[in-house]
Parts: sequence; structure tokens; C-alpha cells
Amino acid sequence: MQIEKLIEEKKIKLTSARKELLELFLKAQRPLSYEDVKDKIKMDKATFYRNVSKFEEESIVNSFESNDKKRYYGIYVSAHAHFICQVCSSIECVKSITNMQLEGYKIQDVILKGVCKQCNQRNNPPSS
Amino acid sequence: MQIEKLIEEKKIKLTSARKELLELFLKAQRPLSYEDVKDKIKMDKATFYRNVSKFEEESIVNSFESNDKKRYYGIYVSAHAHFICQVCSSIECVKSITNMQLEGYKIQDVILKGVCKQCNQRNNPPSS
DNA sequence: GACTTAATTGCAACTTAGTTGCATTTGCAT
DNA sequence: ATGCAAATGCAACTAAGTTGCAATTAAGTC
Ligand SMILES: [Mn+2]
Ligand SMILES: [Mn+2]
Ligand SMILES: [Zn+2]
Ligand SMILES: [Zn+2]
Repeated sequence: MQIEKLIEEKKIKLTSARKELLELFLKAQRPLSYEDVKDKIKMDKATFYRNVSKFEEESIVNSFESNDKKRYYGIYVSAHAHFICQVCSSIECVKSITNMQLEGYKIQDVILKGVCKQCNQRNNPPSS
Repeated sequence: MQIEKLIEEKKIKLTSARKELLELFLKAQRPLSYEDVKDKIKMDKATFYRNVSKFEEESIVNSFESNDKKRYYGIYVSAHAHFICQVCSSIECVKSITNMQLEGYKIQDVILKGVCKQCNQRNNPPSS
């Protein structure tokens, strides 16, 4: 596990709750909400939110608000965008869009909203 | 006023609440939350949310979630991105980023998060 | 302009993601 | 092992947004 590496050098304790959380984030290859997490492991929501908040302070995790009013959290790997489908609410990591620039601004996160590949095909089948 | 033009051809009534709302959105050159609106005009939140929701169905208005847990609404002009500052929570329209493409996907909205020009300068003054 | 009717409004009650206070537990350094 | 600050779990709370319902209003028809 690379979990010890994520935590070391940071000024936070490696508790069992944090181990479980980070393992889950590493396993899931997509951002997770508290609802997603509590389906997998037993954890109080106060503990969850206090921990992801701390992880964000330490730049271990980053997060964004989806269109279902929930916040999604994931291990911060490298600058990449997230696509949120307005039809099926699915979330995908978009690694092709990486280095957007805007004079004078520092861009830390890019969120794209629209219609995903699947929902697009469902509405505009290729035979039409 | 161009308000009648925004409403005509759509299947909704032009009520005084809607007139006030659209006037406010047109005047403000930035997206507004319900809190912003109720500081300017007296309007029940149910009326506000039901109306902006209808405006969105009719493609008169579009909206996005900021990082202060509030949703912001504005007249839909043309495809342009919005920048949300993670430091000062200000929101700016970014008209330079306009036609992003992603094979197979339909992109309807782009949200950039980061540090705005002002906050950037405050932390990294030009003399350093 | 009066009549009719469906759409809209305003209020209060509700929902729900996320926060906070506090007593108890746990990680970690000495 | 001991001590203590940090972390946990529970319950109470907050606040943006939603919903049911009775009263009001826009807009078409006569
Ligand atoms: Mn990602
Ligand atoms: Mn804008
Ligand atoms: Zn989809
Ligand atoms: Zn700023």
C-alpha cells in the first residue's frame, strides 16, 4: 500500500478510519461521495467530512460539487478535468484536458458539464 | 426592454415576479444566487427557485453550483466558461474559453476553479 | 370590460447534505 | 506504561432548496 506514503510528511495521524478511507479512494477509480463511501464501509458522516476536509488541506484529496447536490472526493493525482453528465449524472475523469491557461489566473480544477458518450448515443443513434 | 423578447415564443406567462427577476439578471453583469436576489427585490424563495427552474427549461437562464454551496443563475448569452475563485469566492465570466471539444461528448458548460487575478497578486506581489 | 380557467404566488412545513458541540477513545511521542 | 492532543461517534443543528396547498393573477374568450 502507498497509503503510508500519502500520509507521511503530513502533520496528521494515520488512524484506522483514515486508512479505510484512503484505501477506498485508491481502489475506486472515480470520485466518491459520502453516500458511496458509507455503502462500502461503516463510518460516521462527521468523521468522513472532517477527514476529507483535512485531506484536502494536506492536498492528498480534491473534490468538486456534482449536479446531484453532493460533493465528490478523490485522491489528487495530477491536474485533470472531470466531466459530469447532466443526463445520467455519471462522473468521468478526463485526462486529455490538462494544461489550460488563463493570463493572471491560477487554474486548479476544470469541470465540464454536458452529455456523456453513452447518453449521446442513446439519443442520436449512429443509424440516424 | 428586451424582456418581452426573452419570454415571447416560450410557453410561460410574463408575471411581475418574472419581469423583476429578468430585469435584475440583465442588469447584473454576473450570475446571481437567491441571496443576491432577495437583497435587491422582495421575492419568496419558492417563487425564485420555481421561476429560475422554468427559465432553465426554456433555455433563458443557465446556472451552476459555486463553492459556497449556492447555485448561481444568469441569462444565457452564449457558450462561455465561469471562473470561481477558491480564495475570495468571486465569480467571473470567461469569454475567451469558448469552444472546447471532447470526442463523443457534448460540452454544455465549463467551470474553472482556482485563484483569481486579484488574489494571485495579493499573495505573489510583483516586487517579489 | 366582465368571465373563466389554468398558471403562478406566498407561506409554512419539509428534506437533506454538511457542520458543530461534547464526552469518549485512540494514536503516538516520551 | 503514561500523558495528552488529535480523532471519533453520536445527536443536535444549519441552511439551501423543495413541496403541498389555499389564495391570487395573467391572459384568452365573449
Ligand atoms: Mn479524477
Ligand atoms: Mn456568465
Ligand atoms: Zn450520461
Ligand atoms: Zn479571488
